[in-house]
Amino acid sequence: MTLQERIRSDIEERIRSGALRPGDRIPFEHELVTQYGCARATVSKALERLVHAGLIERRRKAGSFVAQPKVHAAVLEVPDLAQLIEARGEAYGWELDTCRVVNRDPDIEVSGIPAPALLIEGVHFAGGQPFAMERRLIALDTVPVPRADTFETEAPGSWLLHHVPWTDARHRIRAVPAGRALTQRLKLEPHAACLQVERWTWRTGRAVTFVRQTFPGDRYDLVAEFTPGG
Amino acid sequence: MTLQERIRSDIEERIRSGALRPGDRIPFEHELVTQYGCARATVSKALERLVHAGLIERRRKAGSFVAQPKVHAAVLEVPDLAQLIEARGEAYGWELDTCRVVNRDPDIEVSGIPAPALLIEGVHFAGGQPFAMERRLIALDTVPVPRADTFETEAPGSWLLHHVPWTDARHRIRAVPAGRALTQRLKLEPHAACLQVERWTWRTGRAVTFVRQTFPGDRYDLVAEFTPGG
DNA sequence: AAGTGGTCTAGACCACATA
DNA sequence: ATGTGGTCTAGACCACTTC
Repeated sequence: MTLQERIRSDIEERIRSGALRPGDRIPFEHELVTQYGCARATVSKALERLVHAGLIERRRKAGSFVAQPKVHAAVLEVPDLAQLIEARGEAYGWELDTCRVVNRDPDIEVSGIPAPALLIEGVHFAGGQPFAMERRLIALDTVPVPRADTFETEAPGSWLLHHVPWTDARHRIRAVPAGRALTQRLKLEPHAACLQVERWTWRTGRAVTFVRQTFPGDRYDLVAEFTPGG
Repeated sequence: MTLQERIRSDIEERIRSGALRPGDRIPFEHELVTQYGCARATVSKALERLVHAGLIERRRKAGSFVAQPKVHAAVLEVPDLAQLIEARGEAYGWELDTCRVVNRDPDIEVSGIPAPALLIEGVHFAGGQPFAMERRLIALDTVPVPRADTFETEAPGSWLLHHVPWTDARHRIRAVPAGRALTQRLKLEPHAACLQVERWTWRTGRAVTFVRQTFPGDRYDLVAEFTPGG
């Protein structure tokens, strides 16, 4: 264990145990320098990591303080569907319904994807059962045009991941009742509760793709773990 | 703008523009030292920030490389309900239904909260309309017992936030149909699609609280923004 | 074997917030 | 006005990994 790591873990332990509470001041850098008999840069690096972990805040002239935990942020896992399903030990499948260029589409208006766009619709399968319905728009001015039969066998999400690096993404998650198409395609009761994940993806300010995935409420849930400093 | 900030933004710009693609090697530290005419620590700090941002990876002897973007992680905002609602310009309200000590409860089994626990049920209001239903267990062996009337006026979430710092949390998000209690209390159609957020919170390995919040699907959705490199 | 990034030292100057 | 953290220098040694 390095020295800066020891300093960091010493302080982290005092915070996690409750000996230091939110708002408390931790020792000044020069005090830690004396205490550990090291250079100031070493102390500073240890404290920097605690800042990065969200455990402390530092203020010039005032010192460093234990941060208030922020309950409202969590790391949400939105795994690649194929990976997720195969990790469960089930067979993953993809079935293409629609793949055509569109100039007008209800989602073009709301998604910010410019026309003309490639519209793709299909269903993800887990263990032979329909698992999620997907509707996607791909910006044709930004993405290199795939071969006509690309999405017959490969889900567009994985293809894009390997061909178009993204730089920004935005997610929206909500509950919706199953509409008619969903009811038929996923074999649900009418108006069954579904989890809908919408994702916008950009690359250097240019919209790349918009996707809406809808999961039956009883077949999928999102789990997020969070540790302030984990 | 500091020097390390300039180095960082120069490289970040080359990555975001696509000039440097995932897997590409970025200049060695000593090359950047020559290029910018600065100390190695300055270059190192700039690269460290890019690592922290998830934009690059560094390997001894090999160099530093542009990281593969990871689509599967996003920062999920789960704002404090009172703050969220007031930020919308609506009046926030809390109405307590139940507040009692329980030794047996269906959620005690699944939540990991040890008996005896404080069971709290109530409804959050936005602009006079019911906005979310909440069911919560609080571990009485870990949390200082609140006054009997504490939760008459203050939602337990905000009270806990200010009285019991947490160290770990886990979220689960799914879509559920509205049950009978929900239908009545939130004035919904039967079986309306609802977004259900469950949150477990621990402090130093000890369970603090478990809460299940249920939102009508048409009144709330979660939005998550993510940039690989913040 | 050689060269990389990781860690560390012992200084320095400065901007800034607070007292 | 003072003292803090923020930035920076010009070195050094080391562990690791790939060549």
